[in-house]
Amino acid sequence: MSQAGSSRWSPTTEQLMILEELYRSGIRTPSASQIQQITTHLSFYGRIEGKNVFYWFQNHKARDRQKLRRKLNMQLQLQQQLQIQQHYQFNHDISDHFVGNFGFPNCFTPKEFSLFNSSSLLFQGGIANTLQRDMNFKWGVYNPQSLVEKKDITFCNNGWTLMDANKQPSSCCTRLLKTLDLFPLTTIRTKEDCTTTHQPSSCDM
Amino acid sequence: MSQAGSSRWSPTTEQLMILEELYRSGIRTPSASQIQQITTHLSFYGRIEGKNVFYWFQNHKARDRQKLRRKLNMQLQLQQQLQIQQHYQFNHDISDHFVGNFGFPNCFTPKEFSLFNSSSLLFQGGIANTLQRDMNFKWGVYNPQSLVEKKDITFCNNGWTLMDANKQPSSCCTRLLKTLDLFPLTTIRTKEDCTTTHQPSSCDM
DNA sequence: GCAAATTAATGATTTATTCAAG
DNA sequence: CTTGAATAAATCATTAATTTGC
Repeated sequence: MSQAGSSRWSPTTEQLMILEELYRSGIRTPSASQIQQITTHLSFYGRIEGKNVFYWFQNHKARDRQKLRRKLNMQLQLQQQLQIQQHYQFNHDISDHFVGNFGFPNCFTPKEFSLFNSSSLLFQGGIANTLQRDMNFKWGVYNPQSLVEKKDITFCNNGWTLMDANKQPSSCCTRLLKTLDLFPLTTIRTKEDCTTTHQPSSCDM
Repeated sequence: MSQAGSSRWSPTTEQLMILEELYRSGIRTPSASQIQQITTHLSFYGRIEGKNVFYWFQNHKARDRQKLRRKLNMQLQLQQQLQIQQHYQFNHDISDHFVGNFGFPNCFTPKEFSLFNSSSLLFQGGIANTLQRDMNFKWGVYNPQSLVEKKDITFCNNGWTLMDANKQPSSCCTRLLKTLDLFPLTTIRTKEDCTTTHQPSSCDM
């Protein structure tokens, strides 16, 4: 089932290569017209829709950030653990040479020292997370193109549409759906705050 | 400036009333066709676009949840403080009648007890927040209608479009933009992880 | 009363999280 | 496990309420 009745798009190798190339070249949040162009171009290599392109960039950007974040976290942790080990080693060396704590009443023994630092490690981890979170707000790579054109995208009559000159897009498909009576004449008040809950579903993983 | 050159939509009283009525009647995440109908209907009462309707429901739902959340938190805190006060009163009463701590070495005096519990309150607050956050993941109210129809919305050629029968929407506006060379013939590798930062640019509109 | 200054609401975007196909 | 798809949360940005000093 390469293309047939698959429920979700899966990019061909060519498409993926091009998308990645575009990503590397700096595109992060393509504008509607960019998406249009990319889609048109990529449709040469297989079935593809604009929303696929849209989602691809969104996910790729997010997962890139995520990856970098994890890498930084990992480095930080390793760095801190190394520091602790060095401190520990230092104290251990000292206690090897000098039995006791030099007579100072508040001086830690190596074991206590280690414990003390592992909790401070947690604390520092918290700070690191916060910092990193703030960094996120600056990581976003904005495409000036998209900034300018964002306002031109609008979700009108038939869905999201590019509004170029004609502010009112031609309604090329105005069939009325019978699915729901959106504007009933009578006002049916249900339970004020609707609580239709999400089916839990076997949440494995 | 009721309608003139304002950069963002502000709903008329009529529009707001209708939107709230629809919300009360259970609509939370309207499908593309629902949005289309609502927009058409509301455009009778003033300028409005589909995306306004889309965002309105999104925001309204989110802020409803938020409100409920805060209410629950408030109740929980009050409940806990009441509990603590009761405990405190209990200990106070006891210490009124029985001076000392019954000879038990680890028994708190009323003041200590109060301090102890105020820190445990903080701790419990933390737990409450976590629980509440997890609860959020189940609070989502899903509109079965939208679930079915979501797949029909797609961001294609001219932006988001409803895909009904014609899988390839008629390209009614395929002008090529000169703004960016999306597919350069030469492969310019920048810095692997591109950090094209946001052009400040006088982003007025 | 009535603007300038603050603050609260809320429209619009972006980012994070989750679900689920393959 | 990876990743396309979708939703929820967080955030930004502008407008409306409200306050304040005159």
